[in-house]
Amino acid sequence: MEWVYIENISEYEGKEVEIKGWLYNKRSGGKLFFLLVRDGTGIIQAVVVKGEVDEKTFNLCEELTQESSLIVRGKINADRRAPGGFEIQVKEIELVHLAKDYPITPKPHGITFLLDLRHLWLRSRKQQAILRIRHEVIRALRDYYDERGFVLIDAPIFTPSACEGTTTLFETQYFGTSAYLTQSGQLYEEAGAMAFGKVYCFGPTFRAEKSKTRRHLTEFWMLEPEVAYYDLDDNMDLAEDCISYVVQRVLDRKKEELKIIERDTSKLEKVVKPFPKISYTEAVNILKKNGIEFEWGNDFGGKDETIISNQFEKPVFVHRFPAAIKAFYMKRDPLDEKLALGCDLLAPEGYGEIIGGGQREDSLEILEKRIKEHNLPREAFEWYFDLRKYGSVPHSGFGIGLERVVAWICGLSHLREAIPFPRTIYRLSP
RNA sequence: UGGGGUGUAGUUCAGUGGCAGAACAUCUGGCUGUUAACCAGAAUGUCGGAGGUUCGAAUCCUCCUGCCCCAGCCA
Repeated sequence: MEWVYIENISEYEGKEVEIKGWLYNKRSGGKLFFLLVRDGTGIIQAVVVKGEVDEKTFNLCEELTQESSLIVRGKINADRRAPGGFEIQVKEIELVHLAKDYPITPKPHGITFLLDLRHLWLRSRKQQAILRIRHEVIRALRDYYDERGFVLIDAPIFTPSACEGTTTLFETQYFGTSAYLTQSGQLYEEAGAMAFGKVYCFGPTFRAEKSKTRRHLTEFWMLEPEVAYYDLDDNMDLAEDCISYVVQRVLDRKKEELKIIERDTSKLEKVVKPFPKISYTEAVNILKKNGIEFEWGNDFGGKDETIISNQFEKPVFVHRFPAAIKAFYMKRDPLDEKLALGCDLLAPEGYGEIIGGGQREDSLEILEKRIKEHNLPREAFEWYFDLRKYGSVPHSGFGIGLERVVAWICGLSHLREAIPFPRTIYRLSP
């Protein structure tokens, strides 16, 4: 008998097949059982009728517990009453392993309980839908850059010092000296862009900040493209093209999953380029118009970002920030020395910053000055200066926070469900 | 690091000074089309911990502790 996956079950109507999976839920009793069987690709209802199966199989149905692993053999029928439209008329069931007291019942649970059992929570329908969408976001991102001639140049995870010199790093021992877990691959991507023209990296990123909000993880994934000869406008064009591509691809390929998590997709359908682009100063005026007391020169808080993004149906770029609140490597606006050529992309619906980036400083003299101003150890940046010594060109790039994009597309209230095993300040397990 | 909230059965919660409760899960029995099935019955407790007030504390007080939410930092 052929072993098939539930996601392909419609191709097997009227045929006898074998499904290998786990018991998701069970209903009824007496002379009839409805078993909801999942195999990782979907859930199907298995119907067991006394007399149509041997006694051993029927008695087994009495014993079966939630998440027991089993192999079901029978005929696939279309039936309106079955969830999913198809069911399997059981001939025989083989028990693989009997689960005892599975802790996650098909009833509401608290977030602490579920996160402690994250290794089992992954089996639930909603978490599967979210993580499948995450997978599609990753595939879409990779396809996007791969199809446009970008070369994958992954940055190291162990770094000798801070990339940006601002945030708190995780320190670890490295053969008698200190090493730090990367907080950004950007400086390395700049080296890559000078070698390959268009590059990106995609890997885990670590921030030891003691953030305790729904928008932060200590370990998260970031994709960072970097392109030689790109200015700030080229950079924003690339970012908006990329984000609309990713969102439209998820809408196209993950309809079922979006339905399971009950996402209002009408809001995502509007996410097509071009996106609105406003300057920091214009953003400050929006805040003031909305009655917020905000001083030019400060950075936006979470609430400020929500007010700004709520003015638009699409993600919105905010560009040309005060240089004082941005990293040392950002190029200044030639029209106004106070401004840095940075750009953030704020997602709609209050999801905040999903992209941060900008044009990089390409002059050796200015960069040396900035390092000094920021009190950064010059030795650590010698190799970085080389990029400005040997054929320096204008260049730009940005970082996309994967979990923030996934949380936004899925409409999640917290980043921790957007990654298989979340790491936050108070959570290192499972 | 600040501000707020919370901790009671396996789980989700109710219980504001007088016998420790409900629902779901579990177990027993019933049901031939269930949709988080339903019906009847049973079992289930270090009320986060320590100390105090009281005839009597889950409940009031003090300290400790776990977790959740918000802010800051940022993707």
